[in-house]
Amino acid sequence: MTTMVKVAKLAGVSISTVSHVLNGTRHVNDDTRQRVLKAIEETSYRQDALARAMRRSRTDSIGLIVSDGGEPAFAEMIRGVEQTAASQGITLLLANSAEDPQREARAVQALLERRVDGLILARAAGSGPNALAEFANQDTPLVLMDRLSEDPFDQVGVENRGPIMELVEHLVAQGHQRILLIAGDTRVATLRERHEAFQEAMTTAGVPEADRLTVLAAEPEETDAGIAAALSGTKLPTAVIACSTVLAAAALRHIQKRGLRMPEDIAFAAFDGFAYADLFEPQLTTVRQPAFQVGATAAELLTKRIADKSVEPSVVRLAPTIEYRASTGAGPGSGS
Amino acid sequence: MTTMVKVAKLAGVSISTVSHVLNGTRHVNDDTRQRVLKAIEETSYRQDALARAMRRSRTDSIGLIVSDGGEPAFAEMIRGVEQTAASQGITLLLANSAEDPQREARAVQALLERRVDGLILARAAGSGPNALAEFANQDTPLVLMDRLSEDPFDQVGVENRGPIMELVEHLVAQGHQRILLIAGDTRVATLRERHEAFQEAMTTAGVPEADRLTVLAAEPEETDAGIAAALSGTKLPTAVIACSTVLAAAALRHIQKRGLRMPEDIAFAAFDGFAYADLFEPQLTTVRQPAFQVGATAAELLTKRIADKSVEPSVVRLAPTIEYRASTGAGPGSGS
DNA sequence: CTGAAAGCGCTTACAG
DNA sequence: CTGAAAGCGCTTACAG
Repeated sequence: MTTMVKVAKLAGVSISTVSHVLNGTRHVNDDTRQRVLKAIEETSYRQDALARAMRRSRTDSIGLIVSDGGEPAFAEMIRGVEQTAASQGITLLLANSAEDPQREARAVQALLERRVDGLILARAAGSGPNALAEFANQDTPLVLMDRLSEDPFDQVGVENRGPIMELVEHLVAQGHQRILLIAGDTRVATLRERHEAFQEAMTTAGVPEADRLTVLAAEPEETDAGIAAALSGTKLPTAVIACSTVLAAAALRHIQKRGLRMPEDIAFAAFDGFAYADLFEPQLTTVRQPAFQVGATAAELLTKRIADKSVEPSVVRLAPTIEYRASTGAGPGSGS
Repeated sequence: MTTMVKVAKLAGVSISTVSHVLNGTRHVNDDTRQRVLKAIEETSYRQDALARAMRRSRTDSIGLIVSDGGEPAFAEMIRGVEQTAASQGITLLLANSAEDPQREARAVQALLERRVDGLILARAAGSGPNALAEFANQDTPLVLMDRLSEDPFDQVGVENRGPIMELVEHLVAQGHQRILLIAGDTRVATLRERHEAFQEAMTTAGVPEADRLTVLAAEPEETDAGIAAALSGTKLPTAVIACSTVLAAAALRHIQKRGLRMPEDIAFAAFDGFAYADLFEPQLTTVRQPAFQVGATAAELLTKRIADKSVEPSVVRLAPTIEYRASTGAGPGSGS
């Protein structure tokens, strides 16, 4: 590999000058600069980011740990982070915890060893508070993404309560009382918030406790069994709200299996639905998250904090939009 | 930050010994080792991967550049690469070219500057051969993913010809002659291969030229217009094959808009369909790619080559599976 | 069994 | 306007 020494020799200057030409950090005579540039060209020299990072103690890279890279919403967030980072000359190191706190912890270590300038974390479902404790006593900035907490870090996610409340009102206004909320693993902050909002909204709407149906379970199998049970009794719910794409898919499979028609037999809405939700028959009412924007904002918060560690942490909640469609009785195309 | 010097002082040994304890690179007396371990614990020392990488000239990191992180298939490939890399203690640097050759070129440079041990590349649509020329004269290994070429590199993708031919035979056997292939941008190797296979299969099946309909176009808008035109004439195709998720979505929208029923009015099949294709009504015949496996294999080929650069490049084609469903007349659940 | 020292490829005061 | 030299935090022959 070509190093600065070779370039410097060829150009007849010191490596200091090469470095300064490269980084524009001090004035260099025009003819000297030309010689250096020519030497760089001829040797096809490429700067060594490692050595540079070590000297500057700054890597111009950030780490991102997602809990499930397979979910479309996370895939979009990853894109948002990557694009924003790339536009600032920052490289992205990506890790996937697959909802496993141990893998999450290992990923955090690996990224810190790599001296990322900062870290964006969408926490795994079972990740305890100690995972974050590490960052309190340390100067690598941390931004929490999607799954927020009470801890004093920069955070960005979506508004979960509002859309659920609006959805419940919408359903109740149409005469629904017996509504099933599928929330799955409420250790996940987003799902917990959606569940809480559901209970509150149902109370506000005056729906009796007995009609507030929920499926809460940490394991996918349990959740699936819960949905099956909820959809097979004699007193079926008249409406279903699924709190994530995976949960919506599970619910729809059971609805299909039981031969229930939407919305005639059962109304259906999902938080963060499907990539091409408009192609479903009937079209599904969906709470659409600005996932790309969540990722982009996370990257922005992080680079801001890297630039200035003294500012107060800020918590950003982006607003999803509800797209009302036929599955809850609204005609297709009557979106909010 | 704690460095080895601090640990060595506290343990009363040299930094050599600390290094050897950390890496297990030579025997260290048990009590000495204990002292070192204790000092590491007390100082909460963390190895600096940068300094280590610089000394060893090996970063234990690989780069991945995808052409469209938003497509579900790529999201899966990313997961496959990440998981395989992580299991070997290798960190993933991710970049997204967004089908832009310039961004791709910048990403390649950024990753090489970071001295990744190797690179996995799913090329952007318009990426010329010069993008690869760089790697021929250089010792950073390159693996081509998904979008393959004739160049002498390790490559992994899926078998594109077989499934398309099978699909055409299937349709022709059902009496279809006038079949529309939506292939979009055939600068993309996968789409080009699918288009070629279509033409061949139609020839083999004895379908007259006039009934072989295609939509080929570099720009999404053109493609969309092409689909609209193909579906609005007086002589409509009786079957449609879409060559990617995005193209399938565009086609389905036009089919819906025209009020065509599947499969009665028009049969429909897609290469690499939708995440939850089983939830569509009617259920869609889909060529399902082993995308995660493609990513995992790419990472494996790369680490093998990093370990031994002398072996001959290998080209791996993984086999997709065709899931026949109602949209081509097969009853749901009668998958291949 | 362990230590002293060179060196990976840069940046950046310091000096002229 | 430019150069000589220290040092970022490690690994690894070399020596004992």
